[in-house]
Amino acid sequence: MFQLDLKSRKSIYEQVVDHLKELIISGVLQAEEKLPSVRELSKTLTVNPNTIQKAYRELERQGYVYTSPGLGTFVADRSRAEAGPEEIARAVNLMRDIITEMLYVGIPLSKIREIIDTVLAEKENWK
Amino acid sequence: MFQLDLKSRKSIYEQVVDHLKELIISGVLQAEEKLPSVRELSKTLTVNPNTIQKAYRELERQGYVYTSPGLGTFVADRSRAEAGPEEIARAVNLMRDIITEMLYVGIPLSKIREIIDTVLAEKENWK
DNA sequence: GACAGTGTACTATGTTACCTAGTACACTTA
DNA sequence: TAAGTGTACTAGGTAACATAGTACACTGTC
Repeated sequence: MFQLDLKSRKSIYEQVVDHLKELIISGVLQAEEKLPSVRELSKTLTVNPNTIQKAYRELERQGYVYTSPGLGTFVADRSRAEAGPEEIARAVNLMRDIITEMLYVGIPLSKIREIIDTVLAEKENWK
Repeated sequence: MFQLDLKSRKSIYEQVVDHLKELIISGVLQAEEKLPSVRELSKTLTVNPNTIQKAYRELERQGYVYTSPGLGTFVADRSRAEAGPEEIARAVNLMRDIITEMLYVGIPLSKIREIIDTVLAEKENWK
């Protein structure tokens, strides 16, 4: 499914969260699809079941996944999700911080525009 | 100078790094300006000198600051800095990840454009 | 030269998050 | 009943973090 980097500064459960999030967002894992069970994934990655459970709980907290006791953990359907004001605000702040730092690192405003246009174009062709 | 959040999940030295970085980027701390000494800042924030030193070392590693033994730590002058290919690449990936996540969270592409334009306009008026 | 202030290095100790190991329970489906 | 699921515990080891304290080399000023 994916690989862990034991030398990473990131903790294992964080890596699991990030990897699964990426698989979900990219569409590799589709809505309502079942994730590997806690025990199964723990065997695959050779880590403790508790660590996987922690990752799944975090994914559920973030709304990427829902869980049915006795059944398993499934990808949440966010296709009709709408962002609230808080999420918009968070996005604005995040974008501001990143662009500010890009400028400081020495990327000119024109280049930043170029980067953004490229990424947006990717997204547009996708959908 | 700034406040620490002891209840934060972020470690103290990370908070110090982030706060100082923000002060530098925003221009509150100008190029060649002297930062508080390790001992002084540790007293101000009521934390251990070693913790501040760790933060300063990290800031130096990232190029935000330089240090002269016996003199102190100073804000690096990056006004003529130019980003290299690696920094550009990092920026592209970062921007892609963020926009991808925004879309998934339920922010429509049009809204994302709006957000970006707002931020860019701020930056343009600044310089 | 003496002194104060600077960064730096080191040892030692306590705390916390993380990870592992193991066990157990309630639930769902076959 | 049985197997597979999420979940909840306890217990123990490890590493990062933060603190405390001491010491050294460097720079500037008196």
